[in-house]
Amino acid sequence: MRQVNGDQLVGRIVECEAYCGPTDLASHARAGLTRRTAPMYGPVGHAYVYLVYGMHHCLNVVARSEELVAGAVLLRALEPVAGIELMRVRRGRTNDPDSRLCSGPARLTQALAIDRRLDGHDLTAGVDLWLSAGEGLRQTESVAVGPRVGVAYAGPEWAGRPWRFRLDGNRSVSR
DNA sequence: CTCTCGATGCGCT
DNA sequence: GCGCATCGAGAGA
Repeated sequence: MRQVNGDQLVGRIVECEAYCGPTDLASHARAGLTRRTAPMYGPVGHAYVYLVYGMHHCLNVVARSEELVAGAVLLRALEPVAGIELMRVRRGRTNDPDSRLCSGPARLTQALAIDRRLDGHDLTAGVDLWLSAGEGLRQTESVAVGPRVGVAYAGPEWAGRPWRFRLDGNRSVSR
């Protein structure tokens, strides 16, 4: 859920990827605890927002298991639920179907007006940007699992990990 | 200080 | 299917 200028933009998470700490060579956390990666080493449930390719923002939720010192989940796609026309305006693509407005990590941040000002933001506080429990899987839905996208540089061992999760067949997942 | 290169998306071919 | 935009983090000197 995103609140900007009194408007509420709502999306349902339909695709994400896990990044598992310093030993995961595909994770920014491999650089150790730095100014940039600090959120991943901080409190769970906070945001880690970074800039890729000099122009796109990506939103992560800080998360980790007991044995991990750092970690995050990259939000890769949302199914637009409310504030859809505002998302379309934010995207500047008036002809895109609803299902394409948030179908990519940088698309969803653009649609929801998310940038690095929200880096470190507490996603559990219910202010500006937050997570809320949905209704889970619907009757006919199932989760498809596969390797993460765009991390070949990490080498086959890490790029091959099946740490990408998406709703099978959902039209709002990334291409 | 300088160099390299990316957790991507778009527009054109 | 391919090239490119655009900038800062991190690494090396």
